[in-house]
Amino acid sequence: MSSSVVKLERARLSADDWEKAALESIAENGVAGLAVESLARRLGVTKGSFYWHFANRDALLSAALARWERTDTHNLIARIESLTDPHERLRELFRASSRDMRSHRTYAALLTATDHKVVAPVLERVAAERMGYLARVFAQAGMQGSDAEYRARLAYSAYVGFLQLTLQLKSLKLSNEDLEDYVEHVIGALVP
Amino acid sequence: MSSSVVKLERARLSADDWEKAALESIAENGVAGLAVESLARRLGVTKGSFYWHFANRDALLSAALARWERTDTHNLIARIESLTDPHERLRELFRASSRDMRSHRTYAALLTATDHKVVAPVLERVAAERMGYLARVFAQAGMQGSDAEYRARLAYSAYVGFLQLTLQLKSLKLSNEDLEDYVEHVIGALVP
DNA sequence: CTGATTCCATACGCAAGCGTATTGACAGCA
DNA sequence: TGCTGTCAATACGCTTGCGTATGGAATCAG
Repeated sequence: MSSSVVKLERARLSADDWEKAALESIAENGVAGLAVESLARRLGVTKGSFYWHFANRDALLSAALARWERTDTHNLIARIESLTDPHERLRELFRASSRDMRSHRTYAALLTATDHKVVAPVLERVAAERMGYLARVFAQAGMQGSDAEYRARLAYSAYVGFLQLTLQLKSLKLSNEDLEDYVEHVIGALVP
Repeated sequence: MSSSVVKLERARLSADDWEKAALESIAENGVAGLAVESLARRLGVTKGSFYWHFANRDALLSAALARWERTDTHNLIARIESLTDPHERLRELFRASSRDMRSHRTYAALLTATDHKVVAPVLERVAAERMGYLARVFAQAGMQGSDAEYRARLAYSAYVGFLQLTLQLKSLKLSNEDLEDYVEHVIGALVP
């Protein structure tokens, strides 16, 4: 808590600054913990500033989620587009998902707000997109018909569940070596 | 919403009644949505009753979670203890988890509150217990050493993630036939 | 220099929820 | 019949957090 009262000495803020701060806050405190007054303190201003840039709290949330959807998804997929062999692509996908746990924090936080009416559509789009992509790669790797889609759903479910168990319930975390071994096990089980 | 203002015509309530109602409320509105005043309305009484039975909101939450932990876990495991062949036991475990989605609602709701300090320990215990049980069955089915544990974690992650995707994000739901096919696919992928 | 625009501070109002205090109703028992 | 314990209603205070109103300071145009 407390921590980053960085108080950037920029006299004036932009909507962008608020959105970025909102995403950080979500990663730390979840969606429900996103409060305009605490965000304002964190940015070294007061509410008065906020309500100039945004109509209300939901507007900020929407903007922050839009930003997240725009950036985060593309990062993930673009990183492995260089690989040509679909089997290799799948393996790298799994391995990449186990590194950089820091960058998965936001997603894990969003997953604990699936009931929120602003968050849910974003999560649905992102999940559908990613599962669709996975299914295509599985198909390229030789899986037939609906098997590719089922395998994509299974892999993505495993990813989502793993985020929940690992990032949110700290007593279930794996050590670093165990994590690598685990990922290799998953690859063995799910990559054809 | 609204719905069950059943107004049971029992003049007086017990702590048990409050706990059961709390679990229903959690399944419908999540942990954050559990409010004593709305619960009281639902039960046809006022707050005055509640604070006679419980010290505060957290006490109710703890009691409700304890009740859930007591009943729900045992239901699941006891149901398949009759099967002797470990492979068959695994298959039935997966199939049972896909039926009775109604009874998984509460768990899915709790999973969206992993950050709550009262909920987290319960979820950690339950997850550890279930993964431990799974690992033992996988070992009985012939998996060696840490493979059984990794496979248990994978299977349980897939279960948790599936609950999230299916129960919370309604656009990602599967039809009934697809669900059965999906479960068979999972069995093929994860059961040795 | 002056006015308009942009950004922020201050001070409110208001609703939701928790928790407390006090009193009342009803049952069982003596 | 009265006493006592159990459960509930009413009324209140308190905190948190959202949103609004209004005015002030900074910056830019001309």
